[in-house]
Amino acid sequence: MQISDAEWDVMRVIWEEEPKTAADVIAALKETHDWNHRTIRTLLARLVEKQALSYEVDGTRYLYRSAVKENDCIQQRGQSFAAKVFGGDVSALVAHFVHDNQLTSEEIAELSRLLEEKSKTAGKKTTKSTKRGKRK
Amino acid sequence: MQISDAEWDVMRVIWEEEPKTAADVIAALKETHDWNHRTIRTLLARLVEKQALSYEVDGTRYLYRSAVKENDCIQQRGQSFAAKVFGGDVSALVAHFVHDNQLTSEEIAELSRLLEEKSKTAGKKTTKSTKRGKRK
DNA sequence: TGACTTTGACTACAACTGTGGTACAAATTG
DNA sequence: CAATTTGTACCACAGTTGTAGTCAAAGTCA
Repeated sequence: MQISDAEWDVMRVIWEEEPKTAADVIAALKETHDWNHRTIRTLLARLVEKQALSYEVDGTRYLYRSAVKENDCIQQRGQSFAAKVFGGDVSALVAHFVHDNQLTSEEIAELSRLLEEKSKTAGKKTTKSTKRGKRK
Repeated sequence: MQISDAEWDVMRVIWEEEPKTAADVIAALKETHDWNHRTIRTLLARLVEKQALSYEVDGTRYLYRSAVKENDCIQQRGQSFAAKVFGGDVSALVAHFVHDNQLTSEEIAELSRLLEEKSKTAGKKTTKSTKRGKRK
């Protein structure tokens, strides 16, 4: 099941530090969002229903914990973004973001290093085209 | 106004070659989607309503053209994806995709070249933190 | 103790989405 | 010409999402 945009923001504060009570989450989101606490409670409930969060009863309230890993979710969202917008062509995706954004020289250096390292395990040119939809 | 996922697939075939009749779009999508032609016509209508497409009457049918540029849309979607998932940290985003995907050595070389070129216009380290939400 | 607060459970509700059906006119074809 | 196909316009309908409100139980404070 999919985590929606608003829900995603809730997940982020939970991933940041677990467990959290609803009040904690509401406090954390106060800074960045202008949401009614009801809204946040609804989102929490939906996330539990979607099994993205679990909770443990603590007296009168709940202690929420993530039930899905942040990395897995980022992986999945990234995957579907890449598929939808770049037809799965990750290289084109990366090129787009590098091209279209300001990066500090430190960041560039870091990314170059990453690429360098990556090249050690890189495959050769794709012989049989297993990738789909490369632009013509 | 936002272009939804299904609508996006329609936009892609239009961007590929314009103008197109509804029948053209339906034919193009036949390959990749198992959509009823009604569905596609609805999507076309919605895109016109959202002003992502325009059309010109051609006898009894419509010739659809994009009314928004592909690059702009990709830019916008990329932007909001980066903001939502990586808190706007493009460098982290790029690192994620490079890290998490298989790339051919050609692609790596190409990206390295891009970074190299980019470094010419790169700023120095961000002194005043104008970027938001870098992970702690 | 009685008023107010907090919390979770349940309800609401409109916009957006995915998916497709109906109605009706124009074009095509046997 | 009648039947069928093709095309657009309009309608439907359930699930998701953003954004809360209501209710009732439990907790808190004067």
